[in-house]
Amino acid sequence: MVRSAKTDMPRNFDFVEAEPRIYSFWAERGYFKPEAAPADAEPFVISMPPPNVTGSLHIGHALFTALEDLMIRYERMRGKATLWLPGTDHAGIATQLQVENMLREEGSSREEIGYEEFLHRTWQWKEEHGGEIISQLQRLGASCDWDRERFTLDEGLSRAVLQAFITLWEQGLVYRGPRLVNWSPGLKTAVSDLEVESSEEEVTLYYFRYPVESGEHLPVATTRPETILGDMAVAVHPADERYRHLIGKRAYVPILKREIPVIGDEYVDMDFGTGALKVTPGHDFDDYALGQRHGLGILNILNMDASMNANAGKYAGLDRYECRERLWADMQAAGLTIKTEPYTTRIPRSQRGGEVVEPMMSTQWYLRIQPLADKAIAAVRDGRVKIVPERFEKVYFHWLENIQDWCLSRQLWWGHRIPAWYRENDGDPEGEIYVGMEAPAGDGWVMEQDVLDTWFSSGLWPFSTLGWPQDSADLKRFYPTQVMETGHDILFFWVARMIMMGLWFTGEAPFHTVYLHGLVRAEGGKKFSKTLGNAVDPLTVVDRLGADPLRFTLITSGTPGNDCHLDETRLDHSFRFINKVWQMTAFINMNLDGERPLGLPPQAELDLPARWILSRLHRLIANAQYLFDIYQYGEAGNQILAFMWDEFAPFYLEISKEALYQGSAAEKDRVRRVLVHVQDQCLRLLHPFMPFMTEEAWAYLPRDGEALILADWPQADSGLIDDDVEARMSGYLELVRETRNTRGEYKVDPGRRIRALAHDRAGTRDLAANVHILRRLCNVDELRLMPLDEAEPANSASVVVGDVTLYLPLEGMLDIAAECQRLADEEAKLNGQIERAAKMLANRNFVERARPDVVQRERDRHAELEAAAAQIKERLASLCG
RNA sequence: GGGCGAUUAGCUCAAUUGGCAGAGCAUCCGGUUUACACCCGGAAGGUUGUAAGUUCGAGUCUUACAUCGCCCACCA
Repeated sequence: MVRSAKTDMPRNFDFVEAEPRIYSFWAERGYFKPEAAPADAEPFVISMPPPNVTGSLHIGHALFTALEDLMIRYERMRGKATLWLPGTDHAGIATQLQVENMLREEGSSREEIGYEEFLHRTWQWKEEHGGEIISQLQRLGASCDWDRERFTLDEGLSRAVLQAFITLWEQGLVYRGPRLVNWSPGLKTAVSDLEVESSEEEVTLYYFRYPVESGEHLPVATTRPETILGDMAVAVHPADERYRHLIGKRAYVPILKREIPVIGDEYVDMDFGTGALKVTPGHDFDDYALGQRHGLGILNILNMDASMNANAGKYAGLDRYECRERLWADMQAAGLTIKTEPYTTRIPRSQRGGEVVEPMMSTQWYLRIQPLADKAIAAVRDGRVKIVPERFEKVYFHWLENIQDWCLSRQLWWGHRIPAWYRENDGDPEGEIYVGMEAPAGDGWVMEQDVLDTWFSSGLWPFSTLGWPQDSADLKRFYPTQVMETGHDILFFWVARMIMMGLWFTGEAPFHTVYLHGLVRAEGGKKFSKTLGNAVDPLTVVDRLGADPLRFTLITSGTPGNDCHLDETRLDHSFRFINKVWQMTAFINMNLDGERPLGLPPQAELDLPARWILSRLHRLIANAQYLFDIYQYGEAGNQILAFMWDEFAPFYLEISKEALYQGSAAEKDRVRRVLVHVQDQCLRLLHPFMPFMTEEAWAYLPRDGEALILADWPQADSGLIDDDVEARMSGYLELVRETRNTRGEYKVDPGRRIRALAHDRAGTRDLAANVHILRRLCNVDELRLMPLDEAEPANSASVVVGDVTLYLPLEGMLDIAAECQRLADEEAKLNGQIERAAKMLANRNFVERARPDVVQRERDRHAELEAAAAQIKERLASLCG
């Protein structure tokens, strides 16, 4: 059904008023739900990467929202049953840290208020802050199905998490045991390898003497002297002439005087440091492995908070850094130190807290992950899952092929509590372990305190949110999902784990395509950070310019997988583009004159400019389709902008005024239909990029649906694409440009109408039939065709494009000398180009080996240049002698 | 130590199978042309980091080097 255009279009798009109104309109009509499509429609599903529940919107969220909403809106317009499933993540460590900070400010702590009260306070915090991020996503225009919103700790998802854990346990893939882990002393929890970030820092390297039984000393260096207290051996290379004789002798831990062996191992690098190595299996990953090989024991010298424990003797109770100083001072006094020197090395820090992480022995839950990883490798290898851009597949393989067992347990309070119970047996409090949904029958069972790594629940997200492990209707219809769009920084944390878990639990890859976007950086390539004060707050931008300009800028600023620098001037440019599109719609709207033209007139009735703009439009649609197919949304957006701003608005819209202002009724009708068609198609193409303005503007055109969000995506009509029409028109537009320049050079008042003359040839006859092009674009009122034998007019400037020469009579204004100079310059320029083309065509290799169409294009070009040069030569001869 | 990316106009970035290097911002000149001054018309600005190679032809493919950034890795 064709709907009439709304009238009284406002002068500007008032985004402040319109955005919330349009968003409610969409939401209330249920357009965001997959049920808006016919029941048999093909589904298209994206699981939103769940933001931290207590977080607030930053530029990264804005980027993923813009991209995912674009994909969803595009597929929705293509008739799919689209589901963008939103939700939030409980984000164990991050959230617990925030609540702990809050408690600290109150002068309290989680230990002080206890487990129950802490959880209560955290849920309270979640209720207060959890909604913020959601409403911020909505302000950006996210067309999610909010009725299906999930939270990783809600009931259904928690059950999925426990079920997954129990299944893995039953399959023998989960085990519990003491291992050396990365320990975060401030949070007092284990963290996984991925959660540790190390970067180079300036530290001190301490050189000292290790006393050996024979009265000799072994020189050793360390960056962490306090770990001396946990040494279980001193190691040297078996081939090291200097120290070889000491292997097998006893050495004595400084100050403690504990006896340890000197061992030989080829792991030791003779050329590094002193060539001798202290071995601390309890607090260093390398030393742990070395210790295993030599049957050394493990001595833990740290408490949970990284203070020294009883094994540190007189240093017990000291903080590790204080211990470092005291011990070193004591060793100095004992004459055991050699020297200290500044040293640069990588220091491991917790990704969240930023504190230095200590390798420490502790008993944790692990997932034996190789069987899962093997499936995940195969899925990408055989193409069931594609990663865009492809180069990340290599990174993905490398990680999975070298994967370590996953430490699943965290000593936090906020998270999914591991469904395990212990019962004392033979004095061992963990003598019996039971894993299951409910506590086992019988007395004495104590529930596990630890919670699961946040990323464990995230790994289940694509199917847990759809109802798994129940065989729900949503799971059947919407799983597997289609595209996973997220940042490349969480390829391991999240993407790889979703693929592993999805394949393991559902037998299917959770999505067929992974689209990875880059990080948004500030100008100069710096990371956005609050402390640097260079963070662009997306909400401030939305307040100032609206959501559309932010979205358009983010999408057109980068290419897949590459970090992009957000240039704030582009935001203003996008804003102006949106205004431009609005104004174009307004122009068409005010010229509709109450009618509701829809559908193109028969092609035979179209004039050259109309056929040209339709050809250009449908070429654009074809290009945009290609670019969408290969995920190059930014380039697609830029091409749409270029078409509208550089071709449709300045040329066709201008030319159309000729018919609109003084054409016949039939001419007006034809032009209106073309204008409406082009603008309508452009608004459709732009809708996924800038949903608000386009939805509002669309209502001011005659249209065939109730809302743009559900309108059909444009299809290129190859029958409208016409190379010949485009070539002719672009030649005429070149004449327009030259005429404008010439007028400018002669300072002809822009408002003054002039005439033009041309000899009567095929090209000029065609142009004369389309003189309205010249009239509207360069104020040339009339083109008179002269017989070929008529002399060219005196006192005329001339503009030449190809074989067309226009004479512009400029009575009394023509400066012969200047005109000759102008023509001479033009000739020189042309000769340069001709020479280049001629050279190429003279190259036999080029003519024989280049693709035929490339050669032909060069020939055409050469001919055209030659024609223009001939015309100029003639003109020079007659005017300038 | 491995791997990846980047290097194009003053700045931020494009360039679809190799085929005359393009935008925005900034700069300069000119404009109250009845959709838009949130605008219009023009101009200038590049040996595509360096050096070789493949090719009729290279920003694009190959190799080396340089600078910057990121990821992974057990050197005290």
